[in-house]
Amino acid sequence: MSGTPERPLRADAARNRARLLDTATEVFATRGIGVPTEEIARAAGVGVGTLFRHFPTKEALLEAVLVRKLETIAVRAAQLPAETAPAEAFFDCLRLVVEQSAGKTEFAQALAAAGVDAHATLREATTAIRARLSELLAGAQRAGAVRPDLGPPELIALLIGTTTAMEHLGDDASARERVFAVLFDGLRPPGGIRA
Amino acid sequence: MSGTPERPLRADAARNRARLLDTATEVFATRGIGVPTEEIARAAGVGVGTLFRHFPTKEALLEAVLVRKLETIAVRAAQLPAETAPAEAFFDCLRLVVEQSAGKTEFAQALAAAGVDAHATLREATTAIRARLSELLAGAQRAGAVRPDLGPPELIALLIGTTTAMEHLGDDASARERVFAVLFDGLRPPGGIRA
DNA sequence: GACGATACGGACTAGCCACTCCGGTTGTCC
DNA sequence: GGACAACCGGAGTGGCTAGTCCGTATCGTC
Repeated sequence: MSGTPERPLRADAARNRARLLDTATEVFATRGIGVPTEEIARAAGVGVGTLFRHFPTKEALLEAVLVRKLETIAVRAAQLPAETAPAEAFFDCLRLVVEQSAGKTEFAQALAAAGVDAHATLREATTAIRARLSELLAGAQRAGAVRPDLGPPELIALLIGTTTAMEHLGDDASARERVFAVLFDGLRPPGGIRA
Repeated sequence: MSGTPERPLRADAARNRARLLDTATEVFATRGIGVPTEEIARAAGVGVGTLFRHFPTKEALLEAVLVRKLETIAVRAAQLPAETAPAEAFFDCLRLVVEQSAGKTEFAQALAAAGVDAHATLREATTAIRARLSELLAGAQRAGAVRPDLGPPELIALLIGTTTAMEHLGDDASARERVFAVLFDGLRPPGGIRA
């Protein structure tokens, strides 16, 4: 709804807007949400005026960055082949969400805010992911690969938690893998199934 | 080191300091770390001047609050009977840490900061907990109750993550329990042992 | 290539917040 | 109970940052 009824942007405006989004994504991830807007503008090679024309509020900028991130995740999640291998698709999706969410510092916290609810736009962006996750969860449960007592809310909380956990392990790939192992094993039915 | 070489505080000063600490603990937990210092002072019934005399910096106040929280956890953790029931003590300790850490909003994030390192004082406060956790972990692993490939760093990351996860479930006790179940089951040796 | 519309830049404003300073108050000790 | 130090309160200061405004530059079109 309310797709793009506005007149198309002028070439330079569109360019600046895009550059602003890209720069903000990187700067937020690198230096945290607290960076002054002016710094983002400078990094993008524009003035603050331009920044605020495209994003009337710092919050709006943050929102735009997040929405784009979430949309990327949603698209990738939608491509996972759920029918042929439900369990695999499910676990792959978890990996995808966790790995994409972990930018740097408190970007995960921003995701967390989205998890709670945030503004309408954000909610819209997350529902696609939520829906996909619920779908994959149900499939994996039907296939007996995931404990049946778990619902989407717990799953999402676990994902947010795992994302946070990952941020404290830095680049240690094997440690990250062990954390994934704990999560995945914990998700399987308690009795234990044959691999 | 550098225990309490200072002259004892005057009665009213000690009272105010204590009240400040208590109030700050609650206010930070309730409204987040961003609350203006003045608000904390008012809630404690003192002026800002008094606050800054006792804690020269907002950061120092935060630190003091955290240290006290951590010390409480450490004391409680030290009381768990590790020898008689290694596995139980271990899992009880995890519960304790997660439940105590979850204040309200981003207090967990502050804990996270402590996890990364923060200042010397904080590090000192966390080492007791870390040591205890490592000890209990090793015991539980010897008893075959926990997967042997897991080290303290991963465990701590998992705890921080679980704390974050819990904050997104609010008061839903059964959901929280399911999250604990996922964590605990995931921590057990992959092969599966007899309960 | 010229003209109107659109967009840009960045000095400027307003508000917020950590922290200071000092005249006044309260505890402590003889 | 008096005198001195320790402590208190809160108006004030400085610095930082989100957001505005308008003269100037650039784009698109005829």
